Amino acid sequence: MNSSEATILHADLDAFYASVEQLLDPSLLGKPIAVGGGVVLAASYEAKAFGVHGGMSGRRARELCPGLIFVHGHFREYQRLGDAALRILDDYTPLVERISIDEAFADVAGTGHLFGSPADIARTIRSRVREEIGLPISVGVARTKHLAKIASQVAKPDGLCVVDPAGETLFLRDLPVGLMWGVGPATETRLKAEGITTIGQLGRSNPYALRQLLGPAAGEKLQALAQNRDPRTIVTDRRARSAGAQSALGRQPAELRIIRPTLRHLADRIGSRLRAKTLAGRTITVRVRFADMRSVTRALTLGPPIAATTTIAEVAEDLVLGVLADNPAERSISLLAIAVSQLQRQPMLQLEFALGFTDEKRRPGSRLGASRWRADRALDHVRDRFGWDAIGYGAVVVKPGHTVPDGFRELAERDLF
DNA sequence: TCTGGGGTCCTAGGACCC
DNA sequence: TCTGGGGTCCTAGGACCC
Repeated sequence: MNSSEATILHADLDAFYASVEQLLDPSLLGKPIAVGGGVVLAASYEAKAFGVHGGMSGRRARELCPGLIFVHGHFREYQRLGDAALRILDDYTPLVERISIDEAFADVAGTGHLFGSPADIARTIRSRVREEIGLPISVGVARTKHLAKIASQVAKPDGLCVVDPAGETLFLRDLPVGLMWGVGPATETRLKAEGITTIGQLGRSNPYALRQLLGPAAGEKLQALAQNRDPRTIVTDRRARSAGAQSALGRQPAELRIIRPTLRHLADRIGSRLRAKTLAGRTITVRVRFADMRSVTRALTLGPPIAATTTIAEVAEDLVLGVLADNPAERSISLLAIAVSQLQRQPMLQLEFALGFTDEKRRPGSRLGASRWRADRALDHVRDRFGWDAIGYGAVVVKPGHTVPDGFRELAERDLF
């Protein structure tokens, strides 16, 4: 459980990608900018004031904000500067939990005699990130992760918000439920239908009705947070439970000539990441999104874990063909996705052995595992030396301009270990 | 608000076992 | 052959987060 002192910090870099661009090119300071082109990946505060936000199409963003300046992303710089900024937290405590490229929690309990109060530490961190890195960062300080996270949101932009333990109930009472971790558009709408719009109201609402409305787990969890009961502590080593890749296709006919190379490319992305970490997974899940945006998923769990590109691609293809067979009216698709889960550590020797698995139903007596593994390894080595694009499983048929830069994909990948 | 990419967790129903 | 009840695993879909 948490102590009675406010020692949790939540540090959150402000409008991160956009701020980095303004740092790299000071002539952009104070101007509405958007990172990206066809799709807005991030917007500066000046652009957000016009309603521009991430995920929005470039055309829509330009409509909302005629003077909007589009800039290409400097993805290497995002990773480097995000790491550098959040590494400053390590100077004050070993208890740091990195949430994403631009966000982290830290618990500074027991370090007061060295660095001052948690609020002092937060102020120091903010000025150091500003001076040493050149970026604005907001920090929330509170007794729990939930309070600290909300506090940093309240502090934005470029501010500090300290929640005194004695004032927690008052602090939460009138804030909108949408500020809470776990309340998205769907939950917010459902709560609003019951007349619940503030965190205080959520805390006081009937627990049974709430469980009925949101399901037992979400109901209990959200009410606990609203009543300021947050048992979570800092987790310093998070490991991924799945690895996936997806590709938006615009609008393509649901034909093998489109599907096969796309799946091959996705399987290759996932497989190379898994192999680099000596991981393999037992469950393969595919998602097919049709042109009307309706999507269908299908999964298969195998006996042994797999990591070979070709094996992942073949299983995925079988699953996708199954989806299409069950939806004969759908003639075109707009997205394909593969995810591999039930990950297990798979040392190389064992991996080669395990990949000799035979899938009785599909390919009786198949013994391609070892040779596939060797082929993948050769590919991985070439890429280590010459880069990812040096060699691979053929170009994918994607409408140019509709796709996202590879740098952004890599950025979105969570460290598998 | 017309849609990018990578993740996490929860739910409900079915299969299967004891 | 009917029946109860619990546990575990799997699948499909949904909501949410950055």
